[in-house]
Amino acid sequence: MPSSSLTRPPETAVPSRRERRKEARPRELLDAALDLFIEKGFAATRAEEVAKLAGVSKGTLFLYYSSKEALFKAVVRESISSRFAEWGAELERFQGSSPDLLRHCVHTWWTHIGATKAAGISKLMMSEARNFPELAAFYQQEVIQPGNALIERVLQRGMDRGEFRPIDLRYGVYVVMAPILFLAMWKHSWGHCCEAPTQLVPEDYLAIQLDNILNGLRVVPPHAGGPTAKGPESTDTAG
Amino acid sequence: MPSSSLTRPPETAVPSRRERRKEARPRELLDAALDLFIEKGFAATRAEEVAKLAGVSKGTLFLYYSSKEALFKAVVRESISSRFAEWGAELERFQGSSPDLLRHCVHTWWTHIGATKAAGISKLMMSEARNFPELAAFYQQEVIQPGNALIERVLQRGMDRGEFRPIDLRYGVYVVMAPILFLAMWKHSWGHCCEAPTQLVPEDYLAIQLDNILNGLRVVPPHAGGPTAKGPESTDTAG
DNA sequence: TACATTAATAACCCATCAGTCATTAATTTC
DNA sequence: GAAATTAATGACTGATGGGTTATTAATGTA
Repeated sequence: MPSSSLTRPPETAVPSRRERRKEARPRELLDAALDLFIEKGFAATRAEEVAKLAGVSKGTLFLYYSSKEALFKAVVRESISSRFAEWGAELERFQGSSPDLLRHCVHTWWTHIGATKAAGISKLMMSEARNFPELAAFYQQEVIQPGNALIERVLQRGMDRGEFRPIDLRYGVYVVMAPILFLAMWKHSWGHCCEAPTQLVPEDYLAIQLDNILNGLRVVPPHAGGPTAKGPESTDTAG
Repeated sequence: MPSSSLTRPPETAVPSRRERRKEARPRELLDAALDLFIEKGFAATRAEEVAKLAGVSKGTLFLYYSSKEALFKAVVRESISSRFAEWGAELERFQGSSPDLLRHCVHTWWTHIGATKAAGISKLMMSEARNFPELAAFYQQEVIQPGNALIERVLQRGMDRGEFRPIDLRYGVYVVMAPILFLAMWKHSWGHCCEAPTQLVPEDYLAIQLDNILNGLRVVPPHAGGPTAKGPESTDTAG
């Protein structure tokens, strides 16, 4: 699937070397930037390479985005931030059980983020947050907070309806997020490296994780003679 | 806070500017390198800075380690690889239940890796594997494969003894690893960034994750009318 | 004290890269 | 079609950083 259809000018006219296409540049630059940021990360992506992939010179890139950081922010806004409003509404409308809702959320995340280039952004931010505090703050506010809020609502709904056992929300969010974000990390690190670094089929991985999460979130059966000795809200791990 | 006790020469003698301390250099350089690799990552760590922190010149660094990659490999070997043999033996000796064993493993990981600088290496490798294929292959072989093998043994033990429900080993490993590695990632990315990026108390996080994992791994009660609809482990669980 | 050995240094080389700016050419206006 | 406007260029700057090497000085030996 060559994405060139979007990033390359139409080949109808003379391929003059200096086309003026003010309208098309931003999108082309964002597409190119997304590809390269995901492949190499923020720091290791060269502005000139982005420009080249978008079919312009480096100077032109800085004509549209004042800096590499500005370019990155634009990429994040377009590929992730914009979706949260829609997801929130969808969550509101959902009628089924909470386990089904959680399944639905994970599935939606997978089809719209996890399986797409956007997942690479999550990995990138985790990787480079510490070296780029301003980008980190931006991402925190633009993505992490809205995302956490969504998951919290799902868990709260499940507890309110007696479908999930009581769990500290602040940490419950991570019961769901950790396996999901780990997949994004994995796909974009080891998934692209060494030969067969333990084959991970994302759909199978998610199915098994979801299964275990939901099994774990079920209301503890009365005869609870199993491994869970102390309540999950207890603050100390091993006394 | 100042780790200088190890990295600085004793202040007894005249602080001559050109001391010959061949024996002490490697350890001092490794300590300095570990600190900086963790703080900034591999690519962003400057050889000269490592040298400076170790109290030598850049030239001296390359006298002991032929390149930045060689330096990194040495750091990994010293801070992680060396532990696996001991852990394997410990696992063999363990007498209690498998849930307790898993708790013990997670606790050990936390005290020896997660809570120490070594956790930063896991984060670093996930972050930069794609940009440094040779380091990735090295780490895969030196850390990931032995680590996975340990977890697999624990899960297999639990299934053999009827304490864990059947689960595909290849993915079961990640049911355990994902939340743990996610913590390492988090601690060394958002944990050091923005103010209060959702406070994560590691011990609480681990306790809750462990609880949910173990609850999820319990043998499914007979009336299984819960959320688990289709069994992803339907293929074969333990060849 | 003279000489050999080698740990350590600091200046150096060369490549890289974000961002700038004077120049060029496509398009519009009259 | 000439003048005005502005999209686009690419050479340039200044800073950085991995790795090298000629030089220096600490130590051992006589």
